[in-house]
Amino acid sequence: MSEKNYCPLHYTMGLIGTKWKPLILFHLLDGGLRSGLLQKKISGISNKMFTQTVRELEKDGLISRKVFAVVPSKVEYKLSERGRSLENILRSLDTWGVEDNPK
Amino acid sequence: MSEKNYCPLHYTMGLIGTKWKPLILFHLLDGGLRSGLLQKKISGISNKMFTQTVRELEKDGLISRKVFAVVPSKVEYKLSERGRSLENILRSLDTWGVEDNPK
DNA sequence: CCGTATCCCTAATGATACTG
DNA sequence: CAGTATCATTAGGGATACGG
Repeated sequence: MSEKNYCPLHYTMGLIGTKWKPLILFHLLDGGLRSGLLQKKISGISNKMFTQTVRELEKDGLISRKVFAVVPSKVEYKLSERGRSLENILRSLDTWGVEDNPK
Repeated sequence: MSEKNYCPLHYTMGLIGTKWKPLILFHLLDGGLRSGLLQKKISGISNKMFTQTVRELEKDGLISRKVFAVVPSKVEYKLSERGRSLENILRSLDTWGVEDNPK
């Protein structure tokens, strides 16, 4: 199982290289958001995928999850230190998408 | 079908946000490579996925494909201008993977 | 409000064999 | 050497309904 030519890029993509993860992280760059609001910002994501994705991000220590003991229930997500360290990359990816002009 | 809160990051990830694309692009940063050699550098990729992925990268104008009229056949892939413009991002992703220290 | 649990369907991927 | 074709398997993802 030893991966020849293993490269750190592969490791990074294993953490954030999915359809939804970068978007969620990106929308948290400007500060923490409660669950429902964050989900609404991620257009097109299903409830299932949203929950599943934030769980993985939390497990990998890229975001933190804070539960408030109130009714109705309230949950807030925000970037962890580790997640914050991706800020430059996330903004670069976004900027590239702005500047890129196909055709 | 109008995507609310569409963000350019989404567009970028649509181009390179897969398991193999960033790796292939990354291994072409130091210059063009012939098909077999490139594929060998991408550890774990199946023949099918390799061909499929380089086809998509070519279709999106991120790499170019040059066929040599020789026997045995020879094909070389290299980054296009557009692909080259991702260099900083690709290296950042790689560097992040090096510097990141989980736990 | 937030999240889980099912069911179900399609797309993605690997293995293998074959062609120019 | 480079690539295609086929088959079989799995993983991704949506819809819905339910529970704390």
